[in-house]
Amino acid sequence: MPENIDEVGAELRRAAVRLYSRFRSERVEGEVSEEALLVLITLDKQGGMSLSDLAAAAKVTLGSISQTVRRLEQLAYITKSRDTEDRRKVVFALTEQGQQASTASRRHRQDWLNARLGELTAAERADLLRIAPLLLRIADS
Amino acid sequence: MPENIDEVGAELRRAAVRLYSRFRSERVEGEVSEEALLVLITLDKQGGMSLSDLAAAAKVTLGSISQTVRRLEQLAYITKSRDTEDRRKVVFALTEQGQQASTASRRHRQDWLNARLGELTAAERADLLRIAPLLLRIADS
DNA sequence: TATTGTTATACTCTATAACTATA
DNA sequence: TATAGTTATAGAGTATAACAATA
Repeated sequence: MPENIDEVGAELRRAAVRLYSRFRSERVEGEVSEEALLVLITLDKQGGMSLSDLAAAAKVTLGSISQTVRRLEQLAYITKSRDTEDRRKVVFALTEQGQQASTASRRHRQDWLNARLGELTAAERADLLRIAPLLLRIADS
Repeated sequence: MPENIDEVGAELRRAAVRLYSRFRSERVEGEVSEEALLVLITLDKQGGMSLSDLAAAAKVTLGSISQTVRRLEQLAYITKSRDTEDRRKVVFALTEQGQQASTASRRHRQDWLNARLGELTAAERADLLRIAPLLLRIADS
């Protein structure tokens, strides 16, 4: 039975808020935000996505993602072109600079997090890896 | 050994960002933000805190928390008074309205999350409860 | 008409820096 | 001088709503 379900929820909420806040604060001058980085990573894995594709992947509105990509475009981290078949659509691609920025940001942030994770036991790390998909499932439900 | 430590980190980061985003989006008209709610909950558990206390509890700067409490004060959810011993300090307390708003917000958000958690197995919930402190430890390290 | 994007507006979070008041 | 707090400024994320372009 959902014995302590309220407790689980409260702990989870607190953990997510704090963790997000902490991740964000690890960002240094010149690095893009968490959300923008996820866009770069998404485009790295699968180029040629439209604005709608990116909005769906990030689970935000079109208006929201539109501003995020505008900033990334101003930084010359991504390029925007028109879809030749359906000219209402735009197609985004990662630039060489965007690629580099993405890699550098990821490395820097992983360095910090890896140090934290390294302080855990192997069992705890295994727990985390097992739980992460669960968290994503909840977030995307 | 940190075999898949990068993977753990990447998954964790993605989960935290998504989860935070999802929690935030569950907020409805008239409810305070996640961050403001944490302030209300903090004051509920331990009244009479100063601005510095609240900033430390939330792990944000004084300037940042100052604006959060200003909004909460405008909503009449908290009251601010001067410390009688050290008049540089302020003391915050939850009002009856703040108490109610906090309870209502928590209940509403828990309803949503509980529904999600209810879909998990008891073992998965136990995992989450065990892992949450780990996440907080990482966030606060 | 329906779909794809863009832009304007508004609100929140956050940090830093300059400033006030009190110790 | 040092400490507690406030406020101004700036940048980012988000949503909604009004708008433009294309299908």
